[in-house]
Amino acid sequence: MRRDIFQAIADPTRRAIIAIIAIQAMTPNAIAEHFDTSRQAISKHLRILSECELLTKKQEGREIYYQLQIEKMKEIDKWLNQFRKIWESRFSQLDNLLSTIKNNKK
Amino acid sequence: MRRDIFQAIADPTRRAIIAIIAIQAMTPNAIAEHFDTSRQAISKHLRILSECELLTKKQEGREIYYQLQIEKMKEIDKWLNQFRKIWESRFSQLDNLLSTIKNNKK
DNA sequence: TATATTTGCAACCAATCGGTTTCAAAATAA
DNA sequence: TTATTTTGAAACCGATTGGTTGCAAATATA
Repeated sequence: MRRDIFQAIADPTRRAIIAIIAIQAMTPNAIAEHFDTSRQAISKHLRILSECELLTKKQEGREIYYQLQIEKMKEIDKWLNQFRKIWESRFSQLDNLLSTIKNNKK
Repeated sequence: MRRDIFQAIADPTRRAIIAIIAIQAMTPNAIAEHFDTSRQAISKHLRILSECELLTKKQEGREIYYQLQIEKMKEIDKWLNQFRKIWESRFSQLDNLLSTIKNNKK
């Protein structure tokens, strides 16, 4: 069961959950109220998000508060870094085009 | 067929293709040489990446060069911005924990 | 012309995904 | 104690995914 952060954020519902939890820790029931789907479906999403360590649980009585591990989000940022270098150095699509033609001619 | 950039980068092979193309535009055959899967499978990935405008084609004779639209990658960066604000303001997990408890008490 | 190369598309397949309903466990309230 | 609330897990389902093989179109080469 390969489960990484990129697969986790692929689903729009999960991205919405992340955005909601980012502001404040919440219980599954409270989260589910924001969506049209069932509580169980949200619970499944929470499980997936937890599995790749984007969320942590905090039990309080019979309620469980899910909290976003914002640090984990930096992994995406880290992956983007390799491209950030490029989009900062390429100032126009024309530059990009010309360099490609040059490379092809080799 | 909902196809967005987040779904596009969910697959590890597609992320690898993006990284390869980022350096230099390439033909499907040249790209496929980097992987164990068939050329057709890579072709399918290229189609998906093209559909969400991450790649553009440039025909040269019977060869087709695929080029990364690095601008499109900024969309991920843009989405990350909402969380960047948070991880820059939260200096420790302790701060995070305390604010959550405070909110729950309300 | 005939042949080889490069590519995309269609059909098919097993595995996974996101959803549902049902049920059980644990904590709280009456 | 006996409900009620909150939650997760299991079983199931249709749709989608990522892969395969086979084929056809277009370009380049002999």
